[in-house]
Amino acid sequence: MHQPYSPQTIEIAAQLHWDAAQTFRAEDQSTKPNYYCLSMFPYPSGKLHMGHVRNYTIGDVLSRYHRMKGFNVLQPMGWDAFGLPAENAAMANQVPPAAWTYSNIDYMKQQLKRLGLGVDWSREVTTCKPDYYRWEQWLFTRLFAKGVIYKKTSKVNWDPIDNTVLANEQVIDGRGWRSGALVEKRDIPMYFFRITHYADELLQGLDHLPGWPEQVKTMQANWIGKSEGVRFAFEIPSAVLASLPAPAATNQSEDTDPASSKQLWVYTTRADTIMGVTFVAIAAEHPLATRAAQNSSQLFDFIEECKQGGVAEADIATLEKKGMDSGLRVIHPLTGALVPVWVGNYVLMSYGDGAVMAVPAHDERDFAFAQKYNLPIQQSIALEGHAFNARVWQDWYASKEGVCIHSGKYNGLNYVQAVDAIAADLAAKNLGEKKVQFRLRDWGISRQRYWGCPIPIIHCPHCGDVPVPDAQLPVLLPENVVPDGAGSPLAKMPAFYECTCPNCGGAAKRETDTMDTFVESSWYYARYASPQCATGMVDPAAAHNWLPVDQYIGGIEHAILHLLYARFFHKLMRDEGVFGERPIPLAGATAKNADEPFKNLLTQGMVVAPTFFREEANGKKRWLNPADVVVEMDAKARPLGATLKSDGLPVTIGGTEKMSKSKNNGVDPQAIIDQYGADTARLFMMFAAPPEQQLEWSDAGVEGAFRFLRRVWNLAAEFENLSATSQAQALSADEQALRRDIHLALKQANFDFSRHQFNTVVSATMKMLNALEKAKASVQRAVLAEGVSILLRVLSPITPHLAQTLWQTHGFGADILAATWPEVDESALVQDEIDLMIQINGKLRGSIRVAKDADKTHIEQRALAQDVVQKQMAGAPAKKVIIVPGRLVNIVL
RNA sequence: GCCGGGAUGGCGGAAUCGGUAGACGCGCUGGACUCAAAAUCCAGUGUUCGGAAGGAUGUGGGGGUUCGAGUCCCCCUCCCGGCACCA
Repeated sequence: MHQPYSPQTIEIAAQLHWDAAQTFRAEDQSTKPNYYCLSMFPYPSGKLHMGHVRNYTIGDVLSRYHRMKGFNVLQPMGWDAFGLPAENAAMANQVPPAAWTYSNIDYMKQQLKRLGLGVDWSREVTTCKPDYYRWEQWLFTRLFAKGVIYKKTSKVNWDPIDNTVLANEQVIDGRGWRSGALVEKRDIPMYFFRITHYADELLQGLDHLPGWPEQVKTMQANWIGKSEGVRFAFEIPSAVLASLPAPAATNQSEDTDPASSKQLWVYTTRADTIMGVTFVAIAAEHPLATRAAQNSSQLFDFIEECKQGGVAEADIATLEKKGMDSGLRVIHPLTGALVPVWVGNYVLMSYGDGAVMAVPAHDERDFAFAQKYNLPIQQSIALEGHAFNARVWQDWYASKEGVCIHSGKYNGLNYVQAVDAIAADLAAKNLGEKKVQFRLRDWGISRQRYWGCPIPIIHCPHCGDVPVPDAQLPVLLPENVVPDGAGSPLAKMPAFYECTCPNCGGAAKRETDTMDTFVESSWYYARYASPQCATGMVDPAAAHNWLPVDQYIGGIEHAILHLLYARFFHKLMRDEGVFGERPIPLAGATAKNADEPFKNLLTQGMVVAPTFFREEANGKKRWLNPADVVVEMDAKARPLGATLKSDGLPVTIGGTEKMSKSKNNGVDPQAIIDQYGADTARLFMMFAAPPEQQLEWSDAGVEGAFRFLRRVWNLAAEFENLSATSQAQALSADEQALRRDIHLALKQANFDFSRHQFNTVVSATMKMLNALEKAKASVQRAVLAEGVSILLRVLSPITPHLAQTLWQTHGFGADILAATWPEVDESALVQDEIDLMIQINGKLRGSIRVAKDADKTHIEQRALAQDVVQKQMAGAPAKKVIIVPGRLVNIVL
């Protein structure tokens, strides 16, 4: 009588075994090649969610697979521990964010361990601890000294009731989430990373990342948004200037201050359409708009209206396009005509000069705007075979294929010629030049929040902004604070902000803003190389040992921001000498791009689940958890309806959406582990969908995964000590067939591991089990033992506990992680005869069995002789016969 | 609005280079075992016409290229991710 499959028992035992042997400790010195496998670290929100389980299972599968392939694997784990949710929880429960965060970390760490992750916990990193963030502050002071960090004003969401800055997430339908107040835009001073200075390198570096998904590289390239165009000026007539009030002083430190200018600068990628300009549109925050508004209460009101609402670009871009004539007129640089200046709510101050030339005839947005406000539409590009109609927009209007028309001396020039000629003429007048422009903006990192890394700056009335000297680092964040939702607590704590100037020794005030939490997550991958390093962000030798990360795994939602910031930080650290003198080579890339943190990237899809709800009396939806609902099916398993378990009454079936608190469709991974064990949870995650696709939760699928593991267990339990079987004797046909099935499935599994398509790896192991079960009664033990040992090894990265236990009990070895990865025996795959499909005009009509090396003449004869073929041909000869070796014969009639 | 991605049976998904569509699993149907149920095992299962043999049809929709299209090209619809202060 054998033991039944009991995941809780064997999983705990296997975990204790690996713990005791310190199996997952990564060696800094090793004769094996290194493999650094990194999953995006979690925010300690309270407990693991399915997205974590999926992410970390993928990482663990890759780690264990590489370990068995002979690599010295580093798989670390840590905590992205600063952030907004801790402050919200603090306010709700009156617990300091630090205490809440640390207790969450304790709990989630236990959960991660219970999943059986092969993590080197000796390298755990927690970003809210001073030994981590002190190095972030250290880098800040260096970058500040170099001018890579600078200060300027920037727009934020302002809640006028709570008197506080809101995150975009906290603005709901234009209102503050707690106060319900209409949100406004407000300018506040902030520190910025000059990421735009690295724009070109960040763009070009993408070409040296063959291990990144194309879609991520495309998104980053578009985000950086390099464009080649012309920046030029409309002069403001002196009479107009004289009518305006003097420009207000600003503290803009970037570029030339447009306010002081007598010119209105714009940027365009379509200089060839310059003769079609019928107005200029400027942002509501443009200094010229501000000045004009002082003469016009109407304009003032319009600008005030534009200040309403938040700063999120998605909201601004979907607003109804509105504008107002500023009354100002500027001079067209080439025609000398007076052009009206409009203020438009769709013009972004943060891009280019905050002003655009408007060519309604050749820009769709300008066209709509011109129609709405009855502004002239002047064609300046013609495309052969197309007629222009100023009433209806057509896509060709924006084409670059045409030539200039109604454009004076530029008539007949194509796009390139016209841009060149126009840029030259503007340059000759000193009113413009060709310019490369980026969409990317500098990264503002100041946050008016408590639970973040303090910005290491001291404000001295005499010396200005002084970086905190090394000896005074870290600037410690006090941990026993409960925020109240109205501004930053640090700004109300004299004990924190009162200080002396490191320069002159006079009384000074410490900066009370903290850093964007993206800053911590931009360099943690490097810290894992030497997590306790007390002399810098990372020990240069450790950095060279482990960096770049061989495989990075995380959600697709991080495709742009986090991944771009981390790439940027890698270059900042390099330029600061953090990695030492030598560059870190990125294997397979050119020397120039020895500068990327992540060699390979896998972006995992989301975990989604069905939603259920009931409409309440007040019209609101009450979302019900899938675990509390039963879905009824008809005989063909089509859903008929759903009822709530507790009362048996019907509920409405909603869509399938990302697991979230708001839709109450989250499934707690802990419940799955408790009921079925970690192996089942891991197996289901890997089997239900390929890693990059969305994964749909299914209780029945989990059940199926468990059943499969129990079948593996039961099969193995029918035999004892399979490893002790003697050499195989001459093989029967059944045994050859079994070996072929096993090695065919192994070949598929090996290929699918290499391309990270784990769902079909699982499918291959299922085929192995099916083949073994079918053959077990009729084959020699040696052949069976070979099959079982292959099955266990292929399964072991995915369901490590089960594989380890059976590996041990059958005497294959003490630890399956030390086993060699199985190799395909090509000789087992060979077949003497193959089936060829017969097609007529591309339609399947039958098949023939031929020798594997049959020649084409023979195959053609055999195919044409088939009854089906003869019937279809009806005596007429075939027009053509196409033979695809090993696959099919297509007869064209 | 802009950028990126996706759509294949009742469901999750497979099809590696343009060459047998639906592997593998779930569900469902029938059977075996059982006093019965659960569990397990066996068989079947895209749709449709047909007693069967066999035929037609079928990868979101419309067009195209090709001997041959889930796969390539053009147009469209719907769904999802991101949009700089959620992480």
